[in-house]
Amino acid sequence: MIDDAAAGTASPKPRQRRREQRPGEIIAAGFAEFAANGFEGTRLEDVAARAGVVKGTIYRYFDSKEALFEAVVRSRLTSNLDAIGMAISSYPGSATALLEHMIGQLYELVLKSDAHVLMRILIAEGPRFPGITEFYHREVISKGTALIGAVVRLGVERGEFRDGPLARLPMVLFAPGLMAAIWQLTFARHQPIDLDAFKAAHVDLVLNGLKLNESA
Amino acid sequence: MIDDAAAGTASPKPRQRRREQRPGEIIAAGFAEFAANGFEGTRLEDVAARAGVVKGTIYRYFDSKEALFEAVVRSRLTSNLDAIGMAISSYPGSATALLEHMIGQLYELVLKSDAHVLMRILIAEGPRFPGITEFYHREVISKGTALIGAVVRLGVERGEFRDGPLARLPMVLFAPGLMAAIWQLTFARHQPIDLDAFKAAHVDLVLNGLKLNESA
DNA sequence: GATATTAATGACTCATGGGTCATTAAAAAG
DNA sequence: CTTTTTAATGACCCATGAGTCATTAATATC
Repeated sequence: MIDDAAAGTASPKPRQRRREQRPGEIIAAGFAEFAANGFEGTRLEDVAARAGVVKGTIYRYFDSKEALFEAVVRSRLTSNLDAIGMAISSYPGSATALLEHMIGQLYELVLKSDAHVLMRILIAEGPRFPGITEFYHREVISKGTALIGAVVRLGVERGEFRDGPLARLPMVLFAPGLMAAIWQLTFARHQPIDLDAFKAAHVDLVLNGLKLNESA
Repeated sequence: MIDDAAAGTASPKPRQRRREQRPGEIIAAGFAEFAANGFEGTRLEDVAARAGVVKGTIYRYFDSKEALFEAVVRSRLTSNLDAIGMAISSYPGSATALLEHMIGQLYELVLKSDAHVLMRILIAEGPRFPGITEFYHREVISKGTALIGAVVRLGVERGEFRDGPLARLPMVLFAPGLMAAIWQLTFARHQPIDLDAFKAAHVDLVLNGLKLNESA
């Protein structure tokens, strides 16, 4: 009793540790299965097997297949765009360099992490789970679009970028990144892409497409 | 009996007409259901109801759910890219005008027709039906990429376009079109896009991104 | 008009997989 | 060491939906 608190924090008992880790393990297993087979195509028994437990155990932590699925998706939707927005406002370099940096970040997030697998879930299960699409749009898409839009406006003000239709639809500037993600999900097996070369072409297109022609 | 042939061609008997039309009706119903619910999420009974028949009837024309699914996808994969390739080789205008025309065509195919719905099927069911992905890549993607690549090279030769990484990865030039398709499948409910404005931004980006700077 | 053919039906089987629950065993409390 | 608690199990239930088939009725044939 004397060292209750110390024991609780310093070295959690195996039972407690299990209790805390299980949900995460099940969610990780669910992510893999749902991403590969879709919601309907995924058997809870496979999720359990992958997590090293038995089907019934899942129901100690999640009410239903739907609840698990939503937990899986939410676990990956933690948006860190607000923090990025802060970093941008204090960026020292040119708008051109900033935009290139943002595109680089996009490829880091597409390359590493299985974030692009989430795209498949979003596209495939959107009709059945409209709430997920709405959440992703609100937290990631609209914030991301606003961010790029701000950078483009900055570049226009500084005389680096042309004004034009792209300033109104700045998400178009990230389209090649989306294409790379979709490609990885579909045709990579038949025709692998070099992500660095793809990024280079992306940057080349966007920076030259926005660049203000000095001759004008 | 005398006008057997005439009756056969001019006005087919209701029974024959049914026999000929049923598969198409079932495929159309299947396309709608599969596109909305995915392969696993689709109930054959719903497909039958939509087609105005009963589940058992489907099995007169298709061996299994898989067979119906593949028939559905194949029916939309009729590639007409070879014909387009022919038309391009005799195009009279500039490479710039040709590329703009091709992008316009892309939006016509994305806008009208439910071709973009096929994208959802392809992305969602690709892992379960790798043959479909492979077929689509071979018949549409690689031919389409070759086509754009040819136009870009033409533009470079004529001094209209810059040479650069985009000449090696010409599919990047169609990325905004892909984004428009995905957007329609996901976020259009929450934030509809004006496809004409989107196309304008697309053309603006691509033509300026490729344009050779006269000052150089 | 009688007979043969076959498209279509709908009631059926059966495997699958989501969800439940009494039981077990391992840890915590005393 | 004994008792209580609870994470985990696995056998079970049951709704669902793919696939079957004997029967029906509309058409074609004679």
